[in-house]
Amino acid sequence: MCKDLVNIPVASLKRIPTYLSVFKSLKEKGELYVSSNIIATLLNENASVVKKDLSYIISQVGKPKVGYDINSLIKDIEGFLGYHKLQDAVIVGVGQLGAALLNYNGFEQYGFRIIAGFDIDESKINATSSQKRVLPLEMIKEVVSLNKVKIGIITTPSNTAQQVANTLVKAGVRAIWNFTPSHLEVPKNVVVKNENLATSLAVLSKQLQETLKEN
Amino acid sequence: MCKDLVNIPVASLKRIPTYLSVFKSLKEKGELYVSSNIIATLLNENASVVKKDLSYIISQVGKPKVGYDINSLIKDIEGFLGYHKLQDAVIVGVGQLGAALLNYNGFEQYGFRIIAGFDIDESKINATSSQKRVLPLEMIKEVVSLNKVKIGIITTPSNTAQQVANTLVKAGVRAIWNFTPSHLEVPKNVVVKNENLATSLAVLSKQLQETLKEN
DNA sequence: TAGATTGTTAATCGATTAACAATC
DNA sequence: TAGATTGTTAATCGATTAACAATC
Repeated sequence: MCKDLVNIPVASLKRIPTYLSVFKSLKEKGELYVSSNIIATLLNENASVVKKDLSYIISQVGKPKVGYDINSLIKDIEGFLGYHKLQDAVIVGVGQLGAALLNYNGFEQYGFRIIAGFDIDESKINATSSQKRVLPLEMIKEVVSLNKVKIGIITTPSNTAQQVANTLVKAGVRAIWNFTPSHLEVPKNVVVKNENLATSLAVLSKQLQETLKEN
Repeated sequence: MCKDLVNIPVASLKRIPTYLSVFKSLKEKGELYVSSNIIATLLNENASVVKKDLSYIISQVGKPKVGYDINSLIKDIEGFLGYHKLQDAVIVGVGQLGAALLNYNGFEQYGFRIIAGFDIDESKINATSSQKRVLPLEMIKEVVSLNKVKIGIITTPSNTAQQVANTLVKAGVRAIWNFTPSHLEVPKNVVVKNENLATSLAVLSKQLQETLKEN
């Protein structure tokens, strides 16, 4: 079977960026090779899962008794995740969180660039505080289709999220990064990634309660 | 077996906040009862998983032919997630993201309040732009132990995250919400929730690539 | 009553873990 | 060579889904 046709499971995919950061810090320390066992120990994981995860993306096999070539691993992961070719995105809703994401330039290292923000609030449009353009909602269609933008980020209040999603999809967006707690209804060929802070908090505080009970 | 002793699986726990937002919007529409089937349809899930999830938290059983009492569900979930008793938290690293989280008051509806921020940068300390106090790093120990703070949020640059985590844990924090891409090493009785935007982006852009390929 | 819906059990599915021959 | 580590297969585990008797 052709390797490209085997899809990596989401569970594995989620671990890949973590591996990258470990490999980079090992490289900084001057290491040239790393074994699945060391990776697993550093990340509190199982060596089998590491070996399987890496098998999805490596271009050269690991060496028995030596491990994997760190430089090669880094190159493979960056290529796999597309960190070298910048993808354009837009963000809708330039409130506190939206403005922080809009003006955060760290995304470029993840192959990802926010080219403009949109807001309904006149006072935020072209506000001097932000280095990037903030435009009125009416211009979403134009900017997205003109620049062939495929990724939209939603940081509006929850009750307008669905409407914004509809607008983005109509304009040609195919992936939505949703920071509102709303569930979004989208066509089958559009992907949604929910970044639900309420969910994270629920998990964190439940686990906190449990650990406090134990000790 | 006593219900309280059966731990809810993390997969279920993650869905609970989503149910809550659906129930609230159904309530606003004037609905009194909802069936597992309707919930499942609204959230693109399976009715069995809904019934099982709810069974972990409901105080009164659903009625055959009618469904679950929405008001009761809302009360149960809010109680289960502890949305009524405010937990104090501190945040370390008041950059763009940190400042946005620090001054975001929406967390209080999730039973969660950030009482102070800490930063190494003198210019950010007690900056007028923020409504909440920003203090120097040296005061972490004092503020955390004095207020018995159990939750710490880390929004520093990646390379200081481990050090900050150590400081927080030493001061008495038992749960860490980590917004840096670094893997944190903590004692067994401390829980960590990673909010890794690089991971989310990786998942989103891979799925985008796949959906673009198909169509 | 008939039929819709619950709560729960059994079957299925997929991911994780363990085991081991192949390799250097 | 002996032993460490790979890549992969088999066993285990847990979560999801389907099925169905009990209920109103």
